[in-house]
Amino acid sequence: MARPLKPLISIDAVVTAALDLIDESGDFSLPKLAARIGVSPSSIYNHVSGREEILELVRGRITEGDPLLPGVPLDAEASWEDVLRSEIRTYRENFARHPRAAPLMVMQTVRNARVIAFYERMASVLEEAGFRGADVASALAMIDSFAIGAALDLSAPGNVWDVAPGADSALGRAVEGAAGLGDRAETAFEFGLEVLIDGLRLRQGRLGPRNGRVPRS
Amino acid sequence: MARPLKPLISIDAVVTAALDLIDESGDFSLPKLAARIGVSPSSIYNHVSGREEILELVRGRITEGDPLLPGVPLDAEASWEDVLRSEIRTYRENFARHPRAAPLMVMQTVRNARVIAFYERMASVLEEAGFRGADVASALAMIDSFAIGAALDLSAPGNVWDVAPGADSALGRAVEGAAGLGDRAETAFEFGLEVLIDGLRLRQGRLGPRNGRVPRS
DNA sequence: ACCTGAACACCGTTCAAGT
DNA sequence: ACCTGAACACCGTTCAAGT
Repeated sequence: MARPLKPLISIDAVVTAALDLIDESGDFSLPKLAARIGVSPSSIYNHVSGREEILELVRGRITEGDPLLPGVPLDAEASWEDVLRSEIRTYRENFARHPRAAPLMVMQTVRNARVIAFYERMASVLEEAGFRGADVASALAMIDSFAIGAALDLSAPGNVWDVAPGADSALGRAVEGAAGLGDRAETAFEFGLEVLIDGLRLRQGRLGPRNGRVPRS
Repeated sequence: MARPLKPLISIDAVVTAALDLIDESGDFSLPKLAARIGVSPSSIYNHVSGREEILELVRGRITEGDPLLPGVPLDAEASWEDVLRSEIRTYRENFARHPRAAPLMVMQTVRNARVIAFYERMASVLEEAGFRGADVASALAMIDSFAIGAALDLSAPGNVWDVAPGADSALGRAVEGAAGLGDRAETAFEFGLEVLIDGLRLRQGRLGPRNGRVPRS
């Protein structure tokens, strides 16, 4: 065929096809991607450096989020707790729309600007709360673990542990207790979010009298 | 060659070789595994069902842990907080010895009995603390995220976020603050562990007057 | 500039054949 | 029972050739 008058591939089409494949099957390969676009695998390299870049672009696409989900309105009156809650919830909601993408993102270092911006907002609000230096980094690492874990949880099979529910064990009772829930992952996420914020607030209390709300730029 | 008088492969040797490869390169393949043992790839299938089972066996090997690291002695006097702390620390220490293994374990459902036992001990201690049913499951999910995140953190590159340290941003200051530390990942882990336990303790306080220490069977 | 097809160096897994 | 070698159906990536 050689070069067509109008390009057959666009980066946008590559990302869309990749995300579609991931949503459908939990994985993607360059041959399958190419087949879906109707093009040969090698031609993709004219638009993108390889599989890794595609994954990073998919991360960007996912975190574009849904503009119709505003979350808590973030005016200057919002407490740092509210901002944190809202940011983390939004992050999870983005992955909730593409649960099977989470495992593929884990192994990859974050380069996407929008995701960096997400962490920047968290860092900034943690500073407002009074945390400094390494504590901010530590809190971010913890939030990161929590958010990634929540995203992975969405792609996990119904039973995370291979235990008979109702078995004579604490784990069995826990599995059983969770089974009655409408959305186990969501319940666990909200529980964890409050524990996380409570724990941070308690630690903030020991930082000095600087706590409370601060106007946001 | 055909069948030798004494088997050339043992499951133990397969797991050892796989873990060695992972420690060295962060990945393993069946051909490389076979080459290291001095055998052909297909012969491995006489001992093991495939790549997935090998990974699960590696998980078991890793969580055998180091018997010389006792952690906090767990007598009946230990509070649930101490038990939790000790369990989670041990879990992380196991992965600290094999940081590059963590990313490979994430995608895989846990079937290893020793790891199930780890969660069972956590579930049981959470019940002692007064948590019930879905709350136990939610707390476990959170601990799981935290532990996995901490393990992944050990295999992460030095700079998790692609930010110039000292840049005029909260994230830049956080990266800089963490850079001065001896062990960034360890500091973040201990910070998170306390936040986690503080948060759980606060929530426990709202469960009723059942809290406090309980004798352990 | 952008696509194709052939090619390379890999994978995991199966299976008949050998002893 | 346990190993080999060939085979199958895949990968990601490169590159000369075409327009």
